[in-house]
Amino acid sequence: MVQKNNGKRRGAPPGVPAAEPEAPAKRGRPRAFATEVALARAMDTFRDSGFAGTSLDDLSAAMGINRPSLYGAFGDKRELFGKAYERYRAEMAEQFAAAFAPDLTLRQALEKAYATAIAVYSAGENGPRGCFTVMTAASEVMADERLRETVTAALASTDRAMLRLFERARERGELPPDADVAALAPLAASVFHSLAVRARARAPRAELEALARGAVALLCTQAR
Amino acid sequence: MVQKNNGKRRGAPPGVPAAEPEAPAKRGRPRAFATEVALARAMDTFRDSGFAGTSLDDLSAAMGINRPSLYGAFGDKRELFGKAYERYRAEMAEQFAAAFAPDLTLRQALEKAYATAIAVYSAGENGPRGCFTVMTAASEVMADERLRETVTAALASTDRAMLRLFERARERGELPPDADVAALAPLAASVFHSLAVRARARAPRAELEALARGAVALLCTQAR
DNA sequence: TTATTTTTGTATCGTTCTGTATAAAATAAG
DNA sequence: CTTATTTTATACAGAACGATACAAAAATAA
Repeated sequence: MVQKNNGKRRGAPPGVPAAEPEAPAKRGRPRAFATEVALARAMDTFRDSGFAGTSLDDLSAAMGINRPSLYGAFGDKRELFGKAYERYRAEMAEQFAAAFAPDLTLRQALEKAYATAIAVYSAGENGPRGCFTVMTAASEVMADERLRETVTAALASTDRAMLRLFERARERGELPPDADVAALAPLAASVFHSLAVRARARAPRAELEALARGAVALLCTQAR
Repeated sequence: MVQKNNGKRRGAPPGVPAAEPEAPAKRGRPRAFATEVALARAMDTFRDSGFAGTSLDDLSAAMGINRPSLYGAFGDKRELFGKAYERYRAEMAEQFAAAFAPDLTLRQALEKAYATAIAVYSAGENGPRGCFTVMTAASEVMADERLRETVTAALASTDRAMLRLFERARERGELPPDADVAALAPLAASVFHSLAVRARARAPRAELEALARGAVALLCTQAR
């Protein structure tokens, strides 16, 4: 059944709040949806079903937006996918920021980063979604060169974040001066990839936590 | 353009050898394709484009089999996907067997296993395919419970193989008796997952090899 | 009010998709 | 040779897909 305008108030799709009030009053008819919320819904849908596995009807239903409006606001399917992925990356940057706080020790930072990853990867209404980069975007890179560059950038960004962590620890004397931080960093990043895969496959949380614990222990072998 | 029977000899699809000669002469018209070869083609196609991204036309073209014959031989799309995945697992078991040879040291075994992984994950006519389990099957587990069990089994199998390696090393005295093999094993397995993702994203081979080298070094820290 | 601009909702177009019906072709058995 | 059996090739049915045309609706500007 299709949404009906049976009242005086325009029917907003269930659960989708109306357009952001802070928007400066523009000329024409106002949007009936909040762009950010709708994009988050698209992100979840793509993460669940992948690019090819998600139809525009799925997106339209999940976002509570009719297809023509969807095209007007986000472009075609590929463009929407790209925007959803960018939004995911931005969201992750926020989520992980706490793990990179300068007052944390190497061990604390790694613990927090892995705990965040487990929480993010395990979330999902229909089951754990894993990581957009690892599960969804990386699968699509063979068909989309632009996307591949974004994925490469995302992987490099994680490697770099880990590298900074280890370099900082070495500068602080948490690690010996000869610690091979260039080797440790991508290994630390690898744990994220594995956590994503295992979480998606519904590995028990205890297993994920054990992996994280073991990784921290091993990566901090040289730490004082 | 469609395959034409313009000669007396039945036209086998280009590059696909005729049915296996060792097949016992059965009653009706013989198959024009080798089941194993066709399945390998299906596997490659699914690995390139994923389940939803691969159409039956794609499969039919890649396998050199008309759709009705395809259904007759392999069932519907899901069934074919499952068989292709099982074939991948069997192929991997063969490929990795050498790394688990009993005469290898822990370090040698890990080096060989990671080298094998890099070779497998980097192969592909249209670009590196990564790992079926990590890239393709794990993405699909949300829509297919049966597949999820297979993926879980595949991940557990890798963890177990790594565990056996570390246990063997400890028994042989390569590792100290108090080495935490239960923590080391899933970490060693994690490196495969990361190699798959990075290879798929076309990370330079040197980067993959550096990751493998670093992993071996770290995992063998306690090895004599 | 009236005109202008933008979004919404419906309906649809052409394509592609999965799966199958059907008849010709190819082989073994009788 | 005839019959039974299995596969192949063509063609097609019904549904789902991505994308868009069009008019009503809802807001601002004049």
